[in-house]
Amino acid sequence: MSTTRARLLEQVADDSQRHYADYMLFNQAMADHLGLHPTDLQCVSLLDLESAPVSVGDVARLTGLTSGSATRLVDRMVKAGLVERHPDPHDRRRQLVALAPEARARIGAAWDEPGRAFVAVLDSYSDDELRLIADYLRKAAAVGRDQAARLAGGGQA
Amino acid sequence: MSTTRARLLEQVADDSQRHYADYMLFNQAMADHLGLHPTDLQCVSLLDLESAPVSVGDVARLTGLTSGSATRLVDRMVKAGLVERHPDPHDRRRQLVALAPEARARIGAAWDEPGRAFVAVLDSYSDDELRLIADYLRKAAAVGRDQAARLAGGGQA
DNA sequence: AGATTTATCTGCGTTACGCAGATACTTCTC
DNA sequence: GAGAAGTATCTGCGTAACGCAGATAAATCT
Repeated sequence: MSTTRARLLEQVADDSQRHYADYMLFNQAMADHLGLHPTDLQCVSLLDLESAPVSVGDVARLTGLTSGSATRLVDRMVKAGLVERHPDPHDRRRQLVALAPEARARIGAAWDEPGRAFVAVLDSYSDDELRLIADYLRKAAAVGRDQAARLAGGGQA
Repeated sequence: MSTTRARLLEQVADDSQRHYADYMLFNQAMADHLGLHPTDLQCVSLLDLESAPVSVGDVARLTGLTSGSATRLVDRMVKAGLVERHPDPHDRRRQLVALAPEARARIGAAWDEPGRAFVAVLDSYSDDELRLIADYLRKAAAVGRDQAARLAGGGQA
């Protein structure tokens, strides 16, 4: 591998790290702005992404919290009117968690301007370029997921 | 704008959101693995990125914490042997925070395998493609930074 | 039916965090 | 250069998010 190639790889890795740092900052600012704990906002985001019903245990898995903490997270969010708890008709032990419609609107409104700015960036790329970016995002996400799994339990299992 | 273009933009935005969700999970798993609070790991990452000396106040700005919390964050990290505090020779009010060499090695080792997996993904792209990805990362980071600033103080200033 | 596993919830202790005020130092103004 | 204003860090205090371990209830296995 040539030196310039190595340098390019290093450069992208560095850009990636800075990119994540800025994202974290944005995420905290957004949570503050909405009067939420960062974890709560993360949970909202997760619920927004999932089309299938999500149980409290799923919340725990998706956030990396323990089951007890997930219960309290949902408690908090129900109290704040962000989500609703519904018993699972197929398993009476489980509670399904769903975004409250009113919360979806409220959070959606807060995403309005950041979303516009972000889409403006995306819109500066061609279709092919966007497909490449999407491909990268999916592959990087897969690495994150795999490595998280490895660190969490894969080590000794 | 054609419908397929709109759908493509939506698709990339969705991939981006999932990508961030997976990153958060990885970040927490990594922090747990190192026995650190996620904030501490974030701080390590920030110190790793900055080449210029970083003060406690800088840590507060870069993490989004208040100055008091930043002081405690640095306290914690000094106690854990992650960073060292040195008085700023040019301003005796300030304390400069630097990664402890031993910590850099320890954290670096933990990044070894995830780093390899990540670079493997990057290596599957051509030079031009990598330049495009880097460009995207920088632009997305800029959006995050701008929007964080807007949410934090730009609203009424 | 009884035993085991699984999903959620509940005490309890630890600790990260924000807020507000204190202290030490620098910079500005005259 | 003395006093005022601004800035960097630290400290006391209260709140609350989190993990852990055990309780409870319902599903699944034998």
